[in-house]
Amino acid sequence: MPVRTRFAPSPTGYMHIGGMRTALFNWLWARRNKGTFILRIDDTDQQRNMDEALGPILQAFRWLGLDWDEGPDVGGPNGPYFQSQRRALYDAALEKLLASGHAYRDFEPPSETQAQREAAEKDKRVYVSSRSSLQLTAAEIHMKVAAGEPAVIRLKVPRTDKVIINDHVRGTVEWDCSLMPDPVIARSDGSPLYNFATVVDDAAMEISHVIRAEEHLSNTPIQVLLHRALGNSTPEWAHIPYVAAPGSKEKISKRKIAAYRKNPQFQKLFELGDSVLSRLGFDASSDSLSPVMVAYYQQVGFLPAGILNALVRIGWSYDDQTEILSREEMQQKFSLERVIRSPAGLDPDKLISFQSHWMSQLSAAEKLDGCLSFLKAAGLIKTVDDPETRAYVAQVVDLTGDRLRVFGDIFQADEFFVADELLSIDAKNFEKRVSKSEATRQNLGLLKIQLQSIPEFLAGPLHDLLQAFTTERGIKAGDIFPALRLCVTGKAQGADLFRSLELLGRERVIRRLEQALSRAAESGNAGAGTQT
RNA sequence: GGCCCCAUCGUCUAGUUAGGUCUAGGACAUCGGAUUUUCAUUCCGGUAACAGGGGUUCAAAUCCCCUUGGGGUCACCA
Repeated sequence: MPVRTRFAPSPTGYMHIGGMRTALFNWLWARRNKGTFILRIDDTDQQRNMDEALGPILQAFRWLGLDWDEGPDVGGPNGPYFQSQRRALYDAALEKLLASGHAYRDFEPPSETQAQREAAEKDKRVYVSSRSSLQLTAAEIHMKVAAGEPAVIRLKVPRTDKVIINDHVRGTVEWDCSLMPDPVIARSDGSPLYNFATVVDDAAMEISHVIRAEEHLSNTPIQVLLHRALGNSTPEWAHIPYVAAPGSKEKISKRKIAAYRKNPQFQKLFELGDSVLSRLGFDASSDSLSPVMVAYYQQVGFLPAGILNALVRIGWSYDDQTEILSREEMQQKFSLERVIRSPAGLDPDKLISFQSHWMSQLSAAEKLDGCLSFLKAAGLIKTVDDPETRAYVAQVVDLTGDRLRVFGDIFQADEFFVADELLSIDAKNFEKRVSKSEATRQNLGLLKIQLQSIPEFLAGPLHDLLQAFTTERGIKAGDIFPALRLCVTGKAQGADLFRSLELLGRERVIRRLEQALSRAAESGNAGAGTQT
């Protein structure tokens, strides 16, 4: 039997990271088995603006390279792929169920049903539907329908049955139907409910494996019963653990971002994200873009390979060694049998580690392209096409080396792009290593003169000059190197000092040195005056 | 609360289906040390777990039962 899997997102305006993991497993299972992966849009709640709501979801799939064989844009033989356009199918299935007696019109007022439910709860009894409408004669029903009396349609649960499934990840799970209320499958306006539409569509699209998060496990008996009532064969089930918040067993949720910000395990990611996003003009404190959304990672400059690798390892492993997997390797190694049962937290640290690895695999040209677009977006360069700019950025990227974990990290090398007078200075370290020491300021002054006259402003000769300078002045490297770095880059640490100097060039180095020296003189004098 | 699911280092996990080779392996994080002018990288090393209690067995992380803990779900949402 051909493998056909589906992912059925609701158009919510963003792609949830946990949903993406579910989609990935579906995609992987289909690809692994040379099957078909279907995208079906669950838009039974009418959406006002479909482009806005669905766009980011399709965008996330495209970014990660998860292609779908049937669905929006590409179409397919089982369309339409929007549930809002499949009403006729649901209506027909509803008629069939009503005619066969598997479903019934329930005229009981919602308030009455609610009251029964509460009464049962109060008495600690299991609540099951009263089925009062089943007492009605055919004529009475006909009259009520003709009179337009509102009624929902419920599936008549066979109370003596049991539902037993053999789940690919959970094994045998069973439910006792005598404990189940009759589920509503269509609203009083005739529109289908999730459980019902899903079953009709899964059958029509011949879905072979329903791979979804564990939170849907409790929907399964209803869906099995619906399939039976409709005379369908049931698909195979695989309820994978949902993605939990870091360090917890709770489902990761968009509404809990504020709490995640305080979570130490999320620390590094938020720091990284905030610093990159603020450069890009996003309001970092706003929740419009958060680590719960796939788009967040793209904006911060993660690679699809890094995200995919992190996602596939949440709740699944190949063996006791394999951590790094390319998309191709996952495709060939993935199996439902090795999906773990317990919920697993997204580990931001590990995500960053995977990301660093995949970044290190990129060619210089690929890194350059990524960085160029980030620099452009932040306004640090004017164009990405200019050959001179490209050559310069290429050198910065090369110099940055493995400090570049995400493309957004290129902003940490902003000293190579800002005007001298706009250079931001690490005030605390500047004070400590430059302003405070009279001797260092003097040495820096002398060094400036030597730098002005060095014949070749290149890393090698610069290194020799600094080395000679320290012996000549009888000082240690530590007395002058950090100070010099602070003056010309504004930072206490960074890439190779001499290559940095070379890249910046004599002019900028001298100007920044002068600028720093006068700043140090000012604060040095002020500091001396107020010292007690 | 009912129903259902889950339980190995801080985290992600291997080991559980076929009990012994597990004084429990790997990765990330962390802590040391080496390399490096700084940072990062790289390399070496360390700390660190079978939730608890009963069984079954020559032998249990693995099988059974109970307890505890965690979570999901209980709509005319998806």
